[in-house]
Amino acid sequence: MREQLLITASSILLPPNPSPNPLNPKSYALKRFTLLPKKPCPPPPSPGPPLLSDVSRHPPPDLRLGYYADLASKLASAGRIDDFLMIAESFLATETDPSRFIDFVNVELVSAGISRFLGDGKLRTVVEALGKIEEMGIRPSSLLDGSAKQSLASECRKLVDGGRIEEFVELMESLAGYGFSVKEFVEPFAILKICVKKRDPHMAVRYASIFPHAPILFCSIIQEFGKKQDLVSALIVFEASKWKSDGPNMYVCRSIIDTCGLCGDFLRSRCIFEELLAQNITPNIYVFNSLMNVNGHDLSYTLHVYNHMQTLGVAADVASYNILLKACCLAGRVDLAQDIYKEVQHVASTGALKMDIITYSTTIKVFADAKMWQMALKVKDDMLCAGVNPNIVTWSSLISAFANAGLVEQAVNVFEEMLLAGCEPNTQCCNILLYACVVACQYDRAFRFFRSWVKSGFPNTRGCGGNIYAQLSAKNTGNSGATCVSHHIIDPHQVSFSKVVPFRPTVATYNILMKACGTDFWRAKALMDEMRMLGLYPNHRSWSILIDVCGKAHNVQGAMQAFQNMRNAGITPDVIAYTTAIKACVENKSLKMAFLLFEEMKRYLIQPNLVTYNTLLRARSRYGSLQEVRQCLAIYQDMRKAGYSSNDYFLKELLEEWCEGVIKNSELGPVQMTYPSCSSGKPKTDKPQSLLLEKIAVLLQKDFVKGSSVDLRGLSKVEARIVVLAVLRMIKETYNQGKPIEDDLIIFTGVGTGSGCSESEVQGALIKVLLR
DNA sequence: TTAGGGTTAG
Repeated sequence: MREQLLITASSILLPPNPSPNPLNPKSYALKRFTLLPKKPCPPPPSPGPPLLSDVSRHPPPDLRLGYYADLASKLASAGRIDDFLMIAESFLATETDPSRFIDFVNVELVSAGISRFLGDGKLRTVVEALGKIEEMGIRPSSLLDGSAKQSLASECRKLVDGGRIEEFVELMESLAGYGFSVKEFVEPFAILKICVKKRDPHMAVRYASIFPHAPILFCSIIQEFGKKQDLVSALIVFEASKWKSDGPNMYVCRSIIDTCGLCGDFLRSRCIFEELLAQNITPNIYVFNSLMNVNGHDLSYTLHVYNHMQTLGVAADVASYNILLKACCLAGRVDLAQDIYKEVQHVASTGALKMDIITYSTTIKVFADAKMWQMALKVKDDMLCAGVNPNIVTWSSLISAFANAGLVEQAVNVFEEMLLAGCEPNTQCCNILLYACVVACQYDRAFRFFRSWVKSGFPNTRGCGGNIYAQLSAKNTGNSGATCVSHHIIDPHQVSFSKVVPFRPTVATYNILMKACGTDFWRAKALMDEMRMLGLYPNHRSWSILIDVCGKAHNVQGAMQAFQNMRNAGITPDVIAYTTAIKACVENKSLKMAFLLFEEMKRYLIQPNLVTYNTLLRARSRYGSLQEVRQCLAIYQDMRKAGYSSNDYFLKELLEEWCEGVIKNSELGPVQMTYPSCSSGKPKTDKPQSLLLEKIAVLLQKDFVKGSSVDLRGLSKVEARIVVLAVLRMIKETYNQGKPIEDDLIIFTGVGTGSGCSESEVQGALIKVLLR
């Protein structure tokens, strides 16, 4: 066979017509004519089929094509791909329709040859040959049968296994262009994951672009980068995706917005949204929902987006409302959440949407957080009426409604009701119940629950008809009036249990238990050790709680040691750990240490927050020296600079006490301070930005020097009096330190805006003070 | 293709 195929190029290029050929053209011609049902011969010019002898003498084009194709096929099967290509090329130079060549080629033979090449590891040669075939206008993929395609795919996979992703992608680009279905070679998602793992967004885009459903793949890549917190790469994919299509794809936009949220860059999500609007593109509901969701912590922005959506005529769906409810929940806006809940109930009544379990659960959480457990129960009834069964999240929110209100018994009842309803508890849910015990200071009860759960787990009611709600809901179906299921009617005897669901505590569980240690430092420490034994690592919260336990036990040393151990354990103290440590110091009169911690956190660029400032400002219930006043005023000013508003009333009271000290001229006894709540007890002179405090802060921060002046403009007579007293006390303190002051003090008394006093009134008040 | 629950400082 092989000898028969030894044909020189020149002999191949000689036209076969009309000379005989070495491969028995007669039998070949007969074979080809009978084997070509798809390409019927041109209709015979005369009635009756042509005679075989006529065909041999004047072979029609198909016959010549068949001859060459068959010859080429046999050469290919013998591993002579170059010869195959040469024949194909020489013939096709005269053929007007190259694609017809395929119809005559013996794909089985060609495939056998190609498989042999692939088996010898000559992948490149095969791909180059396929490239040449493509250049001739022949679709390369149609030359390979299933088996050859599998061999090709297997060779390509070897590149992936060898980590040669770039070569693989390049190959896939070529093969896709040659008509191969490359997604069958290797699962596309697997390749994309490798690109993401290598942090190569460009390669991922290049590979995804091969496929007609590229936008979906772009979404996957963006999401995968998001999971790795790699927003930069995700944005590269997003930008590249824009160039691959006519305009931004809504799927891709939604993905990048979600990813911005996942990576904590919500401002970027807003920019992407603005870009869409700038291009006059109306985002779809998914884009709007994702944008609102990512910015859910900023209620005003979320509402702005919601309004914008309505302006553009994009109808809100149930997810939109759920997100709005979540935003209200985060902002603690029960009032607004109630309005939205009513609105969504109304829309649902028109049939435009159906409230789902998330709508109900989120609303229950809003009420739970606000300790409005009655309202939470009302929503639970609403959901049962609507035929929606509570799930573990709903039950958890209900339990937390009672937990936050300090109602342990009710929390336990709901927990048991949940078990009876056939809902399997998870650790988060159990943690809420433990937390309920802690809020109500039932510490022993928390430990009893914990030990019993660890020992026995929970009964599994799945698959044994335990879900009472499902049963009742099914019974209610078809009733004309709504039959609501109250939370009291469960009969425990209806339910049978089987098997056991184990309880697996988490770090959060132990943290709650540590809180349940009250002031027992050693117990809390033992729990930390127990955590480690279970392979759980104490986190920021664990350490902060331990510090707090020490603080409450009046053990400042222990608190400082715990603070240090936190660092030693590799956990950098955050603002909460610092604030807790500061609190431990403040409550135990270690003020110097408290202020040192404050200085330290600022040195480490940990921004104090409102709680930190308030903890520090309340460190003193009276001020002793000028230095102490200065320290507090500095914190006050720092706080204002950071954008926090302070409890001016409290600070003012302390300052006034201090200032009055100059008149009383005696050591002040302990001052009994009352802490006014936000809603009551505010003096009339209180202004949003206290001019008085600002003036005193500025005055007291610098030493009294020649030419010092006091500007009382804008202050009431009471305030002006305090300022003057402050200056006098400062002078007194300075004098007591042995520094006599002989310079004059200039006082400006012009009445500014908003003081409500005349200049003479202020002056009168001052003279009274100064003459004392 | 979205969206929901737990523990820390006041």
